[in-house]
Amino acid sequence: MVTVRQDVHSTGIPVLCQSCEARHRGVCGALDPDQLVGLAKTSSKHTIEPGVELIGDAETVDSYSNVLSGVVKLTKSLSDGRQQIVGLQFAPDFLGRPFKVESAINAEAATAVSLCSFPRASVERMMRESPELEHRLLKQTLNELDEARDWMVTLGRKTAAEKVASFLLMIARNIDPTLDPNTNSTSFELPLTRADIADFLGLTIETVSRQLTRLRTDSVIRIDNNRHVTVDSLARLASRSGA
Amino acid sequence: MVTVRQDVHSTGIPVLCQSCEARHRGVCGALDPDQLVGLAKTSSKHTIEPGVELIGDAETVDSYSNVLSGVVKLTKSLSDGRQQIVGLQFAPDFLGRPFKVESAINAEAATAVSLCSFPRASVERMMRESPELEHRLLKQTLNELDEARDWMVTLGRKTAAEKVASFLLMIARNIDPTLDPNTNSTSFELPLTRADIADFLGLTIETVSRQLTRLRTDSVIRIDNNRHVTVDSLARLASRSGA
DNA sequence: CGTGAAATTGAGTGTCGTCAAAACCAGTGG
DNA sequence: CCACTGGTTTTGACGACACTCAATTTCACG
Repeated sequence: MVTVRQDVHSTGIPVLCQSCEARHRGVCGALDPDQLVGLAKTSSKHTIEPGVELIGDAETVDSYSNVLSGVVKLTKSLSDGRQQIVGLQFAPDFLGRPFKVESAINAEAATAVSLCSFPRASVERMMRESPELEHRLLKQTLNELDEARDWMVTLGRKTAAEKVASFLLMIARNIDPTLDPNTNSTSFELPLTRADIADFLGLTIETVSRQLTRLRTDSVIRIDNNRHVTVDSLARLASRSGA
Repeated sequence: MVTVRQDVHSTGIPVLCQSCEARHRGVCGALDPDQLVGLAKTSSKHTIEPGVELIGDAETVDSYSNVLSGVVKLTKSLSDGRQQIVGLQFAPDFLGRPFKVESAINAEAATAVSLCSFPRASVERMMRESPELEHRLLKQTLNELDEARDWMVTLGRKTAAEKVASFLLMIARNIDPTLDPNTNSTSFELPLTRADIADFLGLTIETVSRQLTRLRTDSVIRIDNNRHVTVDSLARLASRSGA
C-alpha cells in the first residue's frame, strides 16, 4: 500500500512547509506544491503555553491545525467536574473534527505546543479537491480509533499498577518510536502532570503517585525533578503493564 | 452537509441491494448502479448465530462486511483472559479495519446477525475508484471515534450505577433513534447478556446485576425474562447516568 | 418436569478514593 | 544566601465501592 510520491524540485514548495514534519509524515504529504501554496497562504504558525485551551467544549470550531511540536490533550468532562483525557496528540497529528460544527471535546496544551493552523473553509475546500487528503485523514482517524480502543481496555480492565505501567510504556514509545523491547533502559520527560496522568488513567492523583513510588522503590524506574523518568528495566515495566 | 443523491431508475440496481439499508444509510450509498453491480457480484449474505466469532485476534482479514441486522461486539483481551468490549456495531455499520492486514480485535455476534460480506480485494479496489466511498468510511470512523471517546469517560470516571444507567440509555437510543428525552417510557430487548454488559462497562456480572435490581426496586425500570427492559422514567434514568 | 446455563442475592475482603498533613520544588524578594 | 510563598507531589489513616467466592433462584429448552 505504498504510493511513490512524485518528488518535484522543491522550488514550488512554500518556505513555511519545506522542512515541516506534517509534510513528511502528516496530512500535508497528500498535497502537491500548488495545493500547498494555496493552503500556506491562509495558514499561520502559533506557539502556545501549557494549560491554554485550544478548543472549548460546545464551541464552534473555525480552524484546523497540525501539531508541530509538544503534546495536546483532548478531554471530556461530566457536569460535576469529573474529567477524562480521551486522547493525546503529538506531532505531526492533525487536530480538529471534520464534518462537525460543534466540538464535543476540549483540547488543551499539555506542554508548550506549536501549531500550524488553517481556516476551516480552506481545509474543507482542500478535502473536496484532494481525495488523497481524505485518505490520509481516514488513516489517522483509524489509528486514533485503534489507540482509543486500546485505552478502553486499560481503563476498563487494568489495575492501578498496570495502568501506570502502561502509561509509562506508551510515553516511552512515543518519545522514541524505534524503542525495542530488548533494550533495558530509556529516559524521558513526562509531558503530563500527575493530575493529567490521573485524568488519563481514570485514577486519582494520590493513586498515581503511590504507584509511581512503588515502581521506584522496586527500582523499575527512577524519577528526578518529578518529571524526568528513567526506565531501568523496560522488560520489567512491560511485565507489569498487564500485556 | 446533505448531498442530494441522484435517483436513477432502480432497474440498474442489483436486486440484492434494492431494499438494503446499507445502500440508504450505510457505505454502499456512495456507489452508483454500475459500481453496485460490480460489488454485488462478489458479495454474499450470511446469517450468524449468537456467540460465533467473526474475526479472530491476530487473524488475517480477508473480507469486509455490512451489518444488516443484529449486533456485533468488538472485544479486546488481556493475556490472562480479562476482556473488554471496545465497540458495538449495529446495522448498517461497516465491519472491518481497512489498511491493516492483521486485526487487533475480535468481532463476535452478540445476537443473531446477518451480514453482507465482500472479498477484501473488491472493497479495496472500490475504495481506490470511489473517493465518495472513502468519504463515507471516514465519516463512520469519526463517529466510532466519538463513541469510543464517550465510553472512555464512562469507563474511567463513572460509578457502577452511572455506567449501567448510561448503558441502558445508549441501547434505548440505538433501538429507537427518534427517542426524545421528554417521553418517559420505552421498551426494548437487551442485545447483550449480563456477562457482555459487564465486559462492556468494565464491571463484573454481579455488580451489573446488583445495579439493575437497584434500578428496578427504585422503579426506574422493569425487567421481564432477563432481557426485556421497560424504562418507566427516561428522565430519572438519565439523571442517574452522570450526564 | 428435569437439566444446565444465566442471573440474582449474600457475606466478606481488598483496592482505590477521600480527606488531611507533610515534603518538595521553583520562583521572588529581602 | 536565605526566608517566604504558591503549587505540585508524596505520604498516611481511614472508609466505601466494587470484586471475590459461594449459594440460591430464575430461565430456556428438551
